[in-house]
Amino acid sequence: MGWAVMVVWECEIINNTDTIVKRIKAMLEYDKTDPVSIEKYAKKLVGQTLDEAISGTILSAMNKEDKGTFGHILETCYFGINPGNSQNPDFKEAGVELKSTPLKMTKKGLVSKERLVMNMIDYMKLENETWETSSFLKKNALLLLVLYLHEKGRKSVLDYMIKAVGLWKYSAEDLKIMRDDWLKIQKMVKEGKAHELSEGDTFYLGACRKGHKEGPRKQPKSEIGAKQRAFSLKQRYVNEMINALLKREQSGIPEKIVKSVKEYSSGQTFEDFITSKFIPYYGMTQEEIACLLAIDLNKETKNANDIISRNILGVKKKNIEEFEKAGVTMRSIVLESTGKLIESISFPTFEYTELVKEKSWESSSIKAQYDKKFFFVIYKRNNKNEKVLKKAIFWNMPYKDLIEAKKVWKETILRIKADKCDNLPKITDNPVAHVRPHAQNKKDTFITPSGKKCVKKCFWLNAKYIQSQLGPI
DNA sequence: GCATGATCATGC
DNA sequence: GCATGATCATGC
Repeated sequence: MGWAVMVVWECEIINNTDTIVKRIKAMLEYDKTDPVSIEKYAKKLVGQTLDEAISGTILSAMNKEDKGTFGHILETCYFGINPGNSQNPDFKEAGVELKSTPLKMTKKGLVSKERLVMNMIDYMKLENETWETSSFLKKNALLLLVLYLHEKGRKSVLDYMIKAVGLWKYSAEDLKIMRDDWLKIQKMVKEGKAHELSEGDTFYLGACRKGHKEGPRKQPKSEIGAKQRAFSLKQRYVNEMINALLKREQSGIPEKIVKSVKEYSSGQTFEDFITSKFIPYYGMTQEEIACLLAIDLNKETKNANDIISRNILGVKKKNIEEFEKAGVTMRSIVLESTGKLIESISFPTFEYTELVKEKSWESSSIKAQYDKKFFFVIYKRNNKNEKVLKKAIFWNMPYKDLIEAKKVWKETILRIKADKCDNLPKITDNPVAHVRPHAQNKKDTFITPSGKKCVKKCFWLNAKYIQSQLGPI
């Protein structure tokens, strides 16, 4: 009943039973002795603001402008812990220290807004510590990072969007550098030079100023008072952590469509199952589907096709496990109101210099692409120009058509070698495939074997050919 | 109407 | 900054 007592402590912040019930519930949702369980629970924060995450807990008693408030609210209201100023990690049994830190948006993407301040340096104690038993490592060996986007317009920390969450364990290589940093700081303190410490002394681990009101602190071997400092992870290092974490977040583990085999009805194959998900929406416009699935599709949304397909499949992530494993490529196809397909289907651009090196069709990059199974989500425009879902089908290229496509590949290589990058197989040259530009603009080029610049191009499957493969719509 | 070239929007 | 999926623009 330890937490019952704690709940009482928090009464100044949390003052209704509803909230207390939520708090207790939160604490039962994870195992606070297990880092993995803590991380799993913490991951639910991603994509939410703190306000949403704690579902409207009353916090009026708190001064939201206080520094460190984000972390405090997170600890008390989301995790239901109250570690205070302990020398132990916040989740003591799991050895996990909770660290939240703001990000800012720059042209290069998300970066750390500031260094990550860790535990205070006690100069007198530091003198006699070793790195392995240091107060720094004791508290900060395993971090749970909660990264949120700091936006100027947002008034309250409750409104910041949480972008990424994850456990952080330093690599052995990092630890070596951090150890050297730590020893350097310790050495200066031992020599009575604590007042000369500066952040420029070290690489990953810094001794940053912390607290301005508090007076100078005592240091060994010197009568001079030293400014109060804390260990910190430098901004550059924090940026590395952020990159790694955001990458983990995005690529992450692919998401499954079928969560359990129980979802299949008897005799149903995977193909049947996927297709059956789309059937209820046949005949509906994208707007109608969006409405049914409660998707916010405004008219400016350009990736509506993709969003709708994903929602029908019930996946949020970019990577769909089954499709990845099976090499399925999901593509949307939009027919004109007349039923005609205008647009050909593009593939990744090739580098002229790489393409000419390809030894055989079998090992070529484009053959691997053509060989995949395709999942076509087919729309037809109605007389109001709205896209109406007609059908969703799996398709793969028949062998005889691959042979045609091979000719295009072969001819393309021959022409590149003959320095004719501007004259590659046209749509009229072959019934199945052709080559055409695919670039940002005409300045977006690759170098040709002869050293010229030529706009980026790729193989395309002819619209007419694809249409012939779709069957009646 | 179609071939061909060009570029856009988005997300990584 | 660029790959990717998608779509637009132009001229014959």
